[in-house]
Amino acid sequence: MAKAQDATGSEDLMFQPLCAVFRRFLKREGLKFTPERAISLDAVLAKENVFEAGTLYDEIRTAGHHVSRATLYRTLKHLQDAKIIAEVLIDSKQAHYELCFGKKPVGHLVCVDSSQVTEFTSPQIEELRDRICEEHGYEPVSVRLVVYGVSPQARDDNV
Amino acid sequence: MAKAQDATGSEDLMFQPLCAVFRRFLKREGLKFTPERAISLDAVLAKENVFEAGTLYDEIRTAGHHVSRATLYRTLKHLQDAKIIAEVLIDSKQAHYELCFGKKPVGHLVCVDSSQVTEFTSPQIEELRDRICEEHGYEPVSVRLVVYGVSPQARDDNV
DNA sequence: CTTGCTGCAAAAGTTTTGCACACGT
DNA sequence: ACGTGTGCAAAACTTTTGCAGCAAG
Repeated sequence: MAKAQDATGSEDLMFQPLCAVFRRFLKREGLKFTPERAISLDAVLAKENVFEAGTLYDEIRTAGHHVSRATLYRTLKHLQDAKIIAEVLIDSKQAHYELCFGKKPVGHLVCVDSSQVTEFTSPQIEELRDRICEEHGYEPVSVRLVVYGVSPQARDDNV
Repeated sequence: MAKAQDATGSEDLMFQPLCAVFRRFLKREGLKFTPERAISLDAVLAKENVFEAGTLYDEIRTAGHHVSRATLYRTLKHLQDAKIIAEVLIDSKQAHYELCFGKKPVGHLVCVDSSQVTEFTSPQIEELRDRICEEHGYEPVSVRLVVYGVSPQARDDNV
């Protein structure tokens, strides 16, 4: 269990393939791999679903680490550039993100009652992206699909 | 041309079917049709594309009318409830809206370079919404589809 | 040692809210 | 009259930025 406790801020992070991806990205861009960036990436990797910057900040603090809000926001931007996370458009008030590395584009099903977000996949998402872009002469970059509905569970609660 | 210049704030507004829709909605909800709401609706009806609250505010002021920001935001909320406008998820910083009354759900094609927004329709949008909801036992409410790409025009500019 | 990075505090921008007064219905 | 609506100014929030000192490559 005695792993080198180094500047990464986490004993397990170094074994995450995504950590290497991020380090390569940073090097390629002439940027630096700092303890704060390691802590931030670690917190992101712990998320299984959509998350917000504020939540991530709180979780980092709760875990006993310290990364300032400013640094966290700056790191989230780099993680987007590195294509490790992507923005998810849930609402217009606040940014939501999720891990996207190596994944095909996914859609999100949001319960209008409980705000619970469920991810789903469908080949039609990419088809639609490419077809629409082709029809308009655009070069495809990305897609966001969000479906809103009432979950069975929320409907039961409101009887 | 001598139309009654009344509390609606616009001579033409009363002839807009959507004005009647809004008035009926307000009455049904026990709310009031005020000059400020008339001016706001009028400004919304003049928009042909996606718009933001801030732009709308400026346009109302430029047109020589006065509606406070607070009232405009409150009215936009009612217009959403009345299903006259709908939020469009372009980015997570600021709300974007568009007229939606009597329209099927549409998608939006956004140029990542110029931020220009083009609307498109596709029967697949509704199909997808209903299929996904059915698969998860959800009751469908709405959908948002945003495709990002580089417009031919933006590509030319960046050569 | 050179560049970039961090934290802090302040700024910026959008949206919301409390309150006193005004106004549709 | 009653219950809403309005404006204003302040508050609430998320995100960004300037700057002085600090650290990774």
